[in-house]
Amino acid sequence: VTATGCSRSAEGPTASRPEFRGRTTGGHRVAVVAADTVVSFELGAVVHVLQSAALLPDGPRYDVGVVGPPHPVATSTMQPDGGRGFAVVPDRPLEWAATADTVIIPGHTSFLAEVPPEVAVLIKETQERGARLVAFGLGTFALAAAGVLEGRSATTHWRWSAELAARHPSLVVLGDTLFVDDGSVHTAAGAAAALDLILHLVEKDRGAVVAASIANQVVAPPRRSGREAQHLQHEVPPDDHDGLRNAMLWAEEHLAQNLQVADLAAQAHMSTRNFSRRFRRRFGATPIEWLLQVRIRHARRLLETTTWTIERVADRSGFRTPGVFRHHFVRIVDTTPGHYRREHRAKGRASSGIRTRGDSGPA
DNA sequence: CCCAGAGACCGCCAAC
DNA sequence: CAGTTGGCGGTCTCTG
Repeated sequence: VTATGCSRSAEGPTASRPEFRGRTTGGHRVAVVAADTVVSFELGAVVHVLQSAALLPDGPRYDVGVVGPPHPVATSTMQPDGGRGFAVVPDRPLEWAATADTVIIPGHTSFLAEVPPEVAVLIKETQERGARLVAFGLGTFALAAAGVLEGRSATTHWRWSAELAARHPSLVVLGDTLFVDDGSVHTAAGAAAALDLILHLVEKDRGAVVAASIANQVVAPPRRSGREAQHLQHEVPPDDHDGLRNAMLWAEEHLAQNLQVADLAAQAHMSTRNFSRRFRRRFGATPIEWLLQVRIRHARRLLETTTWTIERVADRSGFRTPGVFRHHFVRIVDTTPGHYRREHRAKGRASSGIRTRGDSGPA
């Protein structure tokens, strides 16, 4: 067991930092709950983003505390037997959350089985005193279990949305959205969508300009709205009761062909217009955007696992010329096909960090 | 990197 | 009446 404590700056008189002139009104208090099995990515992302805000000139001051027991708690990176991964040490007691302006419940893998009673109590009390409640991924299960989502809309990771809806029939589960802002209760799909929700909350607090600056500060992608679908997580939706799934499966089997949107629409027994519209509404992407992603993913596999020429990989992935292939590959993967292949080959060899520029076509 | 033609996208609107 | 569908056409994006 390697329990690496995440120490942090003492919380005492931190107010006297002359570099940034935050507003003199007391910082907005944010309590982030960390118990055993906390999803480290979500915990780290929210703390990092909110603390980054203070680095901006006139950036909002968030007083962020990780609340929990005074000893290391296992993160989701650790195996049940404690073999690998790392732990974190909460820096404030759970009671500190009782006075926080915002209480955040990151996902905990154990929440599927049970929610610790003290966490459920905290959630309930937070709602009763009117403070802001936020949950990521499996954290939504804790909110639901605490009974604060009755009749509300919420989201969770797509893998668990059906389970959530089954357990809580009165809850409107928006399974395909990145995050949901339902007044004082906010839920996100988890993982990267947690970042989107945090930026959304900062935008509500301090405006779009500040939120954009923070996104820039943490090198986050351009902001996504909550309505955007989680689609890129999975290539084809598990089930959808309409023709979209059939069309997508069909397209994946015929990637090498010259597919047009009208062909996909025909597979779905819809007009092109309606297919595009439904596709966009459900997945937040256009059919061609999705198809390009699938084609590039396929091409990457071929580059990794075959010695085919670039031209052949392009052809088998549905790109009619190597030039078009290269264009989209660079746009999406941010490197050239040839370079990508060499990087991948270089794995395990000594030449790790050296990059050569200026490759082209079939080597 | 540029260009022109083809194809895709999407707001609009009438029909259901 | 509210929601869905599909054609039209202006504009954007992709292709070669």
